[in-house]
Amino acid sequence: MRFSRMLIPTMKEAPSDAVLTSHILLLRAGFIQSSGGSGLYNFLPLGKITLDKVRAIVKDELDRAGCNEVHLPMVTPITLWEETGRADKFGKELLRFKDRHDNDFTLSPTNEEAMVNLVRQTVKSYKQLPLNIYQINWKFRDEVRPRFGLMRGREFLMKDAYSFHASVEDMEREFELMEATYKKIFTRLGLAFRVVEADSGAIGGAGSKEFMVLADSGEDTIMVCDGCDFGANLEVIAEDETICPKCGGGLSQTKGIEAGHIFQLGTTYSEAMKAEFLNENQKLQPFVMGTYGIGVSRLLAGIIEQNHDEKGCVWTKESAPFTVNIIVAKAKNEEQMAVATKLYNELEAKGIDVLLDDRMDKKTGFGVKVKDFELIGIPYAVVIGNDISEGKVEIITRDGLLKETLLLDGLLENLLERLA
RNA sequence: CGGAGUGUAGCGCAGUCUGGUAGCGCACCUGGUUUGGGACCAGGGGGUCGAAGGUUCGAGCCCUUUCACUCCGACCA
Repeated sequence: MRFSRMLIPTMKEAPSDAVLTSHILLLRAGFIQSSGGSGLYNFLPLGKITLDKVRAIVKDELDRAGCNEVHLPMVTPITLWEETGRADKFGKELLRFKDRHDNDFTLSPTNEEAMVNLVRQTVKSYKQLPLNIYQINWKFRDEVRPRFGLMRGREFLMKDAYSFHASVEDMEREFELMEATYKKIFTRLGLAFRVVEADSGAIGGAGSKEFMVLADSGEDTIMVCDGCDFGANLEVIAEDETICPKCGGGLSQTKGIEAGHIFQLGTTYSEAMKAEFLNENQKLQPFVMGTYGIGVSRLLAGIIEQNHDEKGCVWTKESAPFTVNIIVAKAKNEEQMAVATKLYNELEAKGIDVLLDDRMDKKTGFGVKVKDFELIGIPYAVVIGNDISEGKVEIITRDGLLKETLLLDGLLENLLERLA
């Protein structure tokens, strides 16, 4: 993409009401903007690209694990929620409204009921099990107090998966598979995280684990072991506990952002909604379920909370909206522009996502382009400037802002090697 | 929902105490000079001062009501 053709409204100053680093940087770098209501945000081109990248990684790993992507309406009839009693339990977080026939509906904050409904009218035999179906779409929760930008918005992109099994053992197997799958997803995103034992909360069910992105600004306090990978939510382990129950190592407190949560659900919902199948013994039996969520839009905030410096965002390799930012120092210089365009085309041909900063309006000098690069946080910049006459370009690695001068000769190969 | 605060141009703010026809910086538009770290000069466009009502000859400013947003707390698949 050419910078000059994209809507990227970077700002020197952020709105004064943004306090969290990720919120400030995502606004300043032009990824998102307020849409006017509390907890509601417009995703601008850079934000949309980044969101799609994270979403694609989530989808890729789930599909590899055998999950099926579906799409359910974001509007569900309240009657579905009344079947499980959650119409009352959820209370005001459910945004309710009526259609023209005066029937009650809600914007879905989660979809256990809708998924169980889908399965109960489709799956009749144990031979169709196990089954894991998921969707990645927008959820709405009328939060008591939306805050911190994408961290706790009212409308947010969430992946919600639901698995259906003939036995508790098989559900537990799937639970472990999802834990492993989540670890792959978070690792690919380049995040430092902990899997912690957690309370099951309003969803209900037996066991649950939270995936916490480690960040000082996290809203959750967790206990982690210095010696192994054990971690636990404060609700689950006593705060004054100092010895790791798993390895005997020392426990310490830290902060985390809840970005994923997996539950062993059991038959709570299937029983309430009479979702049953015929088992091997020709007996009707409620589905044994698991449910698994990932806050996709929240992950964007989490990635920035964990990866930024005083200059701006530092996107990780797989989350970055672009991999390379070609800065044409003086875009009116024909030689510079020609070299930049050639490199741009070559990288694109190799499947690399490149942003060509070709802006040539007189207000957008070299300094502005570098500042924007630093603010936006694309992993690498290739600066094509005066040194081009000597056959040299500069490469800046965003993480650490390391600058290197390279020969134009062999540049493409050099870059491809770094990006591999 | 309790406590605190803020609403004036796209963003950041001043002006409110002490009422007199709205201002600064950034951004934006035009022209020129610049050109490797958010450059400079000149000119220009943009605001029913969150909304409603009241006091007054006159309200951004005073009074009443209301709405929105933010922060702390409680809450949170």
